[in-house]
Amino acid sequence: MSSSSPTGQIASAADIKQENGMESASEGQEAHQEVAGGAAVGLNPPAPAPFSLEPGDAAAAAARVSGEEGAVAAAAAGAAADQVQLHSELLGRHHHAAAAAAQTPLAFSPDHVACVCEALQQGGNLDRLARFLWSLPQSDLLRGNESLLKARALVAFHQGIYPELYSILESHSFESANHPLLQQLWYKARYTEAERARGRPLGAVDKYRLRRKFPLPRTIWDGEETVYCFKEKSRNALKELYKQNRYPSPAEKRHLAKITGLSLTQVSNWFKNRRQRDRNPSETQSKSESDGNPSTEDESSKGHEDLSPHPLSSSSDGVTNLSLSSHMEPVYMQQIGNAKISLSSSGVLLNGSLVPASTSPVFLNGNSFIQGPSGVILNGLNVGNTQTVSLNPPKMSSNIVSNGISMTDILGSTSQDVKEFKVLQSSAANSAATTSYSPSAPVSFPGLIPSTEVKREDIQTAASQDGGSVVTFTTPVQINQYGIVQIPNSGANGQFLNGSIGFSPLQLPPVSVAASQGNISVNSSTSDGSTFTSESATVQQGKVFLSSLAPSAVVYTVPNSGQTIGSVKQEGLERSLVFSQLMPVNQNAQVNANLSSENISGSGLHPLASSLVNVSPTHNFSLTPPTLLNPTELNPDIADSQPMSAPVASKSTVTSVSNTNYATLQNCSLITGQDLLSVPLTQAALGEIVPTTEDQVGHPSPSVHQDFVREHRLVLQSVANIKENFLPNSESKTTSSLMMLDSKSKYVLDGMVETVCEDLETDKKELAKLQTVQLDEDMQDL
DNA sequence: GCGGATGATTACTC
DNA sequence: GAGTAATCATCCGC
Repeated sequence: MSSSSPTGQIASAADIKQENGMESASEGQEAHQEVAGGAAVGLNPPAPAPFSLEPGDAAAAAARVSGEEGAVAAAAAGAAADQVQLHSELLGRHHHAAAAAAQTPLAFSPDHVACVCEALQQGGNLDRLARFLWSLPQSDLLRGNESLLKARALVAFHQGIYPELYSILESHSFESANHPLLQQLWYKARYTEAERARGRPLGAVDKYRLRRKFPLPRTIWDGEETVYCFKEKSRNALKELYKQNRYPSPAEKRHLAKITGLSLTQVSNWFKNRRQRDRNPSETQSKSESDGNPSTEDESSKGHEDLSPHPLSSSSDGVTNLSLSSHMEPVYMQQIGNAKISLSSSGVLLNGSLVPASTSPVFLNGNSFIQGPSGVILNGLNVGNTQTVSLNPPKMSSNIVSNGISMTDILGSTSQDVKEFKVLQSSAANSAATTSYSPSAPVSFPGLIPSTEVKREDIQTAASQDGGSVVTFTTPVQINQYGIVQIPNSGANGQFLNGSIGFSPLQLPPVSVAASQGNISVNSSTSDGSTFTSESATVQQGKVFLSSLAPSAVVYTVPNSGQTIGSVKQEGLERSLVFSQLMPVNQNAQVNANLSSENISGSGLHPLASSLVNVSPTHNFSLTPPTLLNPTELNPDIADSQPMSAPVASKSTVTSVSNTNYATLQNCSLITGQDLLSVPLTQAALGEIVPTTEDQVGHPSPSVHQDFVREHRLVLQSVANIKENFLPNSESKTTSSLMMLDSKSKYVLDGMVETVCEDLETDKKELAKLQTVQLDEDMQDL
């Protein structure tokens, strides 16, 4: 054996036993193989070599291959007869010319002896082999014959003469082909000796200790070690991926196998065993203490890490209850995997992302938590298992955007390194009024943006509504998991969106859908005309559709409305939320998302769950009357695209919400340079210019505002192909939701990213790595 | 493909 | 030498 380890190459004791068992069966077996010795052949006295047989004897022996026991008895008459029989048998078997052998005197060379030994070994006739060996003359020609030595070793083992066995094995360097057998002999002999000495069978550990105590001699071992345990590097790689995903896809397994040098089976087994260990509480605890990878951490690494800074308790059954301190009844919003999230009205928890009421950031569709006085995070910022991104208020206040200038930057990017990201950050910071990114090169957003390709798809329709105070983009706005839409800090209510923003239907992850079947409805709770009403809330199974009835809001009718929602691809959607098509929220808007207890019954969710998302007035989306953007101003694609079929009849009325078409807030990428929308405030196409947000919500930063007065660039990215984003894509791309942007508002994504990344400076690398892993998963899913 | 059970291997400790 | 835990592999049922 060329690459076997002392332990790895040895067969089990059962193999040895089986081999030994052949000995007992060999007597019967030999009856079928041996040559009958009835015709006693005269064997020449043992001569050094070659041996010779009388032709007639050989011929007779070769011709009389039978299974008669009588032959055995006859052969047992004497060793000489045995030898003759064996020799004749060998002649007849290996020379395939019994007739010729009968005609020609045969001489037994050492090779012939080796053949006899091999034949007897293979036949398991060790007793006969022993006799044969005994009969062999002492000859230098036979000395060093490996087959003969091996046969002698076998006989020694069979007879229990272990010292002789060890001597034989240690005295000659055997060929690799013989190593497995000889190694088995070596260890089996050790085992047998120990068993005899101890008077009891050996256990696996005992045998292991014997193997360690009596290592194989190099004569029967090539010395190549095999490591039972995986290399530390491989283990780390496995652990890293395990933290990301406990159930890697086959592609991921293959990739990991390639990285670690392990086989696919080993990788699969490792994950399987690891999951099994994690499921075992006792083992989990010990393991967690040992390798720093607690089960809770593993649980949180199922792809839906809850990064909420809020109290989080985890029960033994893997159910995580995330509670927010509030006077309101805790509500299980959804179940993500094994995590049941309970939140109070003071926070907004969407799709696993918790938005605390204290700071009121709008955190949508993310698995990361960004806490800050302002900001909207769409689709989450995945910063790892335990990372919490905290937006520093002062930093947020320094955002380039504020003061009533509505602007939206939807970032999307492909995989880029951190350096590029920094450059972009810096660039964005220096160009406050114009948030643009390289049209050709993918926007770099390391750690936040997956490396998956960012598709820029049609911005199909922009419809104006009601005095042109609404900008409607009918294209599905997709922001991927790492996309961020930032609402610049604009005052006390800086977390409010300064303008109307429409999100595609809020879609819960399929995981939660399947787990809870809970519906989330967004109901109006205020009467200021800017609240969400039940009419504007479309409830789908496992989906939350948010819409608004804000006076300044533009609500449009999505074609194909009324169609049922098709199946939702689970993969990749776990952290995705699809927001309602239009969600213009002004400063007084209040969003209440009610979770239908009816639908959550039996889903393991809290039965008392009734309030899901509640944005208190102080946490409202601050939206000024949106400024209409002419679709033609936006993009030729918009103008050419199919117009929205049903503009709102009333600026505060939600006409309908399509059930069929919704966009995932995912994979938003920057629009290339030609896609940048230059939206002067005075541009007629924009329609009525509403008062600045500072007039309405008192956004500060007028200096910044001046920058935006000159020019506003809307960087919009729509991803119409919902299908690729785990949502059913209707026939019409013109459907689905949109981003309704107010020119007075600016959602500076880059600024937010910058701020976030400043806070994450130390975690950037890790973040990028984590995201890269996630990106790989995304790519796999795609 | 997964979970559960179990055996084998290995290392550590007493 | 023995106990124990961690790790890896295998088998089996679903």
